[in-house]
Amino acid sequence: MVELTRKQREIELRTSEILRIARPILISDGFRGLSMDRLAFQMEYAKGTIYNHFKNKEEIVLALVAESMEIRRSLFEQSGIIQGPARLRMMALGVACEFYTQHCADDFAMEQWVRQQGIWDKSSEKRQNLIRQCEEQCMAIVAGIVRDAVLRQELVLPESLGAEELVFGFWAINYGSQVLSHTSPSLPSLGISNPASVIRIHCCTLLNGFHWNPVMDYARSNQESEALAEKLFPVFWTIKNRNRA
Amino acid sequence: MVELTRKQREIELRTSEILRIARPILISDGFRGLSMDRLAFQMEYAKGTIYNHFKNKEEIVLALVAESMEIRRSLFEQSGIIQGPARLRMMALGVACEFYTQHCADDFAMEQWVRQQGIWDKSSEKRQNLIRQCEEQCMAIVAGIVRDAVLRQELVLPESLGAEELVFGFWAINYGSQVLSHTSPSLPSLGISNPASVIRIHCCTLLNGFHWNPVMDYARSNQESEALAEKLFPVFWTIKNRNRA
DNA sequence: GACTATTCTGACGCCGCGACAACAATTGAC
DNA sequence: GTCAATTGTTGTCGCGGCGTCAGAATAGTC
Repeated sequence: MVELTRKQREIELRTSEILRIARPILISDGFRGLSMDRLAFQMEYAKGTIYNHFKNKEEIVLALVAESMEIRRSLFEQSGIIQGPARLRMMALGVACEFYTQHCADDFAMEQWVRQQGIWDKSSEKRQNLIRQCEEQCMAIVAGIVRDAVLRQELVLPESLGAEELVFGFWAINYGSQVLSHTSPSLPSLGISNPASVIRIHCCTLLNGFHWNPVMDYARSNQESEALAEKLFPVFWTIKNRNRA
Repeated sequence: MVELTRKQREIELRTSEILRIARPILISDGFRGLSMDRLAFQMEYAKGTIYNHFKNKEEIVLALVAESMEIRRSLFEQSGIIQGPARLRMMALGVACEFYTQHCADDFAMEQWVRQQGIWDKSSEKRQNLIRQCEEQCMAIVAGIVRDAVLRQELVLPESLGAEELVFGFWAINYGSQVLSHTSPSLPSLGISNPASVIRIHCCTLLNGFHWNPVMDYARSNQESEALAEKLFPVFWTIKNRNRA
């Protein structure tokens, strides 16, 4: 079963070809804009063939989301292994999030689809698990950093707050701000010019609030983030390009 | 034009009747589950009549969202006028958010619809503005508290962080955590048992991180939140029931 | 080259949105 | 009270999209 026939390889290739065609449609025209007829037409295959690869439209979306989350996971992984205090690694994750939302904006948009009622539910358990797993792995990377910080005695977790629960806060603030800045009708008119830098400040404040050493002022924090960005971005680009041939 | 004919009143009444019927369908079966035929059937009116009230399905959703956001706005308003230090008022808003997500869970779910691509865009500018306005009013209430804290010298804003930008952080963490805890596949399995209390801790940490006086430890913060809840919940229930006859 | 298994095809059934022409009710003028 | 004119209501129709399936085509096997 290791050896695949030419035909089987062809089919496997086509699966990713479908996704390659579907992604930009979904990004620009939304779920309703992605019609199976249109997709089949652009693929120059019959609709039935598409249905041999994905049992419905929702499955295609979930497959695309899985691809995007895979990129995020890689970015996180790379951020998690840099040298230095745990707090710096935590900030590196922040930089990774910034990179992801800015330079993989489409992927970030894709990730949102999965939270839509009626897309998740109509997909197969197999694909759901793939995504759940990826999310858990991301979580594990961040929680690992927190636990390491505790071990290194750079951080004391408050009574009644597990490592994962601390992560949850960061996840929430990053996720929340990114969704809001992408979908809120009128952020600029509210006086928020540059959401990314605002979030940097909030994350720094939160870390300071937990007395996570080394405690930093905003100038220092920003400086370190810039240094991390310079160091990590080349790696990030490689990852991004690896996943987008 | 102030005086409405009986017929006109009847029609106006029917508009809210449509929304009353549509909400539970949308909540339980999603946007795709809400069909105009079904809605018309349950209303015991012809489909065309529904279209006299709303020019398309998306408009119905936006109208429902506006209703829900109105409740949120009222809750915020009530939280913003309590006596005491600004920080307490800020915490009262947190309590309001908790109440909203817990006891107006459907409304919270409704609010998410508006961020969906293809729903916002297909609605009339008039309804869009209604929602934008409500969002801005909520924002204004919170920003007002921040500004008051600065005036009272209970808080010093960091260089390069406007009041609205501080608000944005809180908005993000609250919004983010609530969305995540409602839609993330497997939060409990990740070790987050009670998202609400976790968020209380993070908000408290954030406020402490900004040195917003009176600085509080988690025990005190929790105690104050409980006291606020006890004080505000009766008012909140009134608001909720007022909007749901 | 014949025969089987697998893959591909596109027409079809069904459903839902939104339009619209025909029809009913209400209003206002006299 | 009668009769337009206006306003409101109806439900059928066209269009387009999803997912299916019987049959055509192709690949694989001996």
